[in-house]
Amino acid sequence: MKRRATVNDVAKLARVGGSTVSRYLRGIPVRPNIAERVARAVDELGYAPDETARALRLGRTRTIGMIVPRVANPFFSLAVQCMEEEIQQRGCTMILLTHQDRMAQQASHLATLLRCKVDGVILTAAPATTLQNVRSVLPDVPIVAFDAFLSSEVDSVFLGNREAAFSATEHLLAHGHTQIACLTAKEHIYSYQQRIAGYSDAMTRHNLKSILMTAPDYDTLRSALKASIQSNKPPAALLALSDVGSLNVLRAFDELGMSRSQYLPFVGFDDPDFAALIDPPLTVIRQPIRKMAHATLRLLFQRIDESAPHEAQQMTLPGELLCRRSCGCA
Amino acid sequence: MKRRATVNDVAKLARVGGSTVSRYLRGIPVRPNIAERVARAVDELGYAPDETARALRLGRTRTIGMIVPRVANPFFSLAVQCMEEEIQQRGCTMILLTHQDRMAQQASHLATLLRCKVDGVILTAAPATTLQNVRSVLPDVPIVAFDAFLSSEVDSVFLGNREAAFSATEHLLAHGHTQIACLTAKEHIYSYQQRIAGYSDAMTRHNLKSILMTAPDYDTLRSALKASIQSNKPPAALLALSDVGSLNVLRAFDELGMSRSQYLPFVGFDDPDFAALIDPPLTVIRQPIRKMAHATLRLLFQRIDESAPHEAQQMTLPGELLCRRSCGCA
DNA sequence: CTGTTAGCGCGTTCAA
DNA sequence: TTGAACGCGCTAACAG
Repeated sequence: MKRRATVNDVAKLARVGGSTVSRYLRGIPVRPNIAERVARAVDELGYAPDETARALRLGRTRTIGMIVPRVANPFFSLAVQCMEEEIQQRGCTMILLTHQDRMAQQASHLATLLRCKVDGVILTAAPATTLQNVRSVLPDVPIVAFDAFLSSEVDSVFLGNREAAFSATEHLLAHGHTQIACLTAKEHIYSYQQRIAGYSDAMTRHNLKSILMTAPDYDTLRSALKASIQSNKPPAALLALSDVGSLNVLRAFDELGMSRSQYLPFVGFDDPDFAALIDPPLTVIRQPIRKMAHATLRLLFQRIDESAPHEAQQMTLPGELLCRRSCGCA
Repeated sequence: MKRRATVNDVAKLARVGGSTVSRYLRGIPVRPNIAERVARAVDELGYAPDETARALRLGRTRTIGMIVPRVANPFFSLAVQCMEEEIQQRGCTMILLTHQDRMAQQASHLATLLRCKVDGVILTAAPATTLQNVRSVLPDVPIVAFDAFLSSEVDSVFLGNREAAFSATEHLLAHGHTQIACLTAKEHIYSYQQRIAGYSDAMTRHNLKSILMTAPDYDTLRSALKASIQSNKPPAALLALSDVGSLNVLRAFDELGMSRSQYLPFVGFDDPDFAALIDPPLTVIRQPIRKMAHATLRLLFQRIDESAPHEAQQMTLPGELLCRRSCGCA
């Protein structure tokens, strides 16, 4: 096992000074014949700069930290995928951390990112996180909030949750249903709160009372839904606020032994692979995840380059109602 | 924006030498009253060691690189999730890179991991990758191959693909079917080749001819499947070699306008969330992903600690046949 | 057990 | 334009 080559090894072989090698590699003009010699030496030794040394010297690491609740979930796995592609494309690498909605873990991750001196952070914060929580650990690192509100003082990218839920509800209303229930576990999550607000907006607009079903976890939610369906005043249609929510609605129908014709009309969120393939095909609000990832990184790199305006930017991208059949459309 | 505190700042405040601070932080015994002073100074300055400096000094980064084809896929997203949890738990951080089955991108990623001086690599190699390809870039970094064969000279963790496909096929055979077709796109992927072998083993054992349907991509595969179903000699049952494969089988049925009762019996691989919820519930080979992740990291850290035997270890974990109804079971 | 010193590999002064 | 010397923050070696 031989040591990796360093700038000085290259310099010696090319019979030049170390700083000349450094300059050559960074594209700063050097005399042509010297450039030639350096190039050959680099090639011969298989030299590649050591990022750890460069990081120490420059104080920048070309590394972006991403903290999300989890990745085993269609929404986040696609988001992570898109982010990774773009980060890569910009010559950086991504450190991925998951907090599982636990603030303690999130705090520990932020500390890790501080020690690793990441150049920027993409954060889907755990519920109840304040800017104070984050800034007390990471005072001066560019941050973009993704999918979860953190503060109006940081750049943020979201789906237009409220409007999306509003239009989904309006769609169900247009089918003539009035007893529309809105279901979610994890009601403390920002995006879901916004979606609940949008649902309520639509119900209120039609002088209808909101029927909100929430629970601490999906198993409990499913039980509540089943009980409600079997009660003497069952809902006529359902709005599920996430892909996992939709799955649990289906599972509830299944566990009640309902046939396809007995299924309640419903609309979900997100557009996982299976949505179009099950029976009935799911009508959903599709999030423009790729665009959201792109926007997030644009904001983040603007901060890193210091080419951003001082005030924080909040970007909201519209969801798209993908009308299939679960809502009742033919 | 004030500078982050360094060891020397702490040392000065605690009126001790820098190395004493370093030792205290690393758990090496120091005199109690000194420890006390250092602890207070650390606390007061909010000191946290700079990993980039430590990395340069030690040559180790406490960073693990993971390269997978993609993460927007139920199998890999869960694998990444499990790996991340364990890596975190061992006090390291994960760099995540995706190669999308492209060797050029994989090579570039390997180079990135070299420059970043990761302590270890988990690699799901792109098809046709040789050990030579990898080692020419990363000569001396511990590597574990996960889910894709690389070489018998590196530690590896796989599903028992061949046995799993064998038992899935046997199950379909036990239902009395003989014209069992095996479907996959991406037949060049190692795991799929193994599964094909297992399928063939079972068919051969019953003196039946294998019916292999492959295609360069899933859209083409789906077309071929539809044509085959509509031909005058349609298959009687299907074995899909991945979750995406199962999805495409369902989609083919759907696109042909087949009713549930016309669905061909079939068995898939992987156990995505929707598998149990669709109609019919999917019978699948479930991979023990969490255990596979655990095994992978155990092997990797054994290499990193140099507590591993010299020769490479190949671990194979058994899949589990989750019998639901799509196979024809009541 | 403690403090001083050197050097990991790089980029960046500052003379020449 | 070039090369020698310095220092980023840390830990290991050494002398006290």
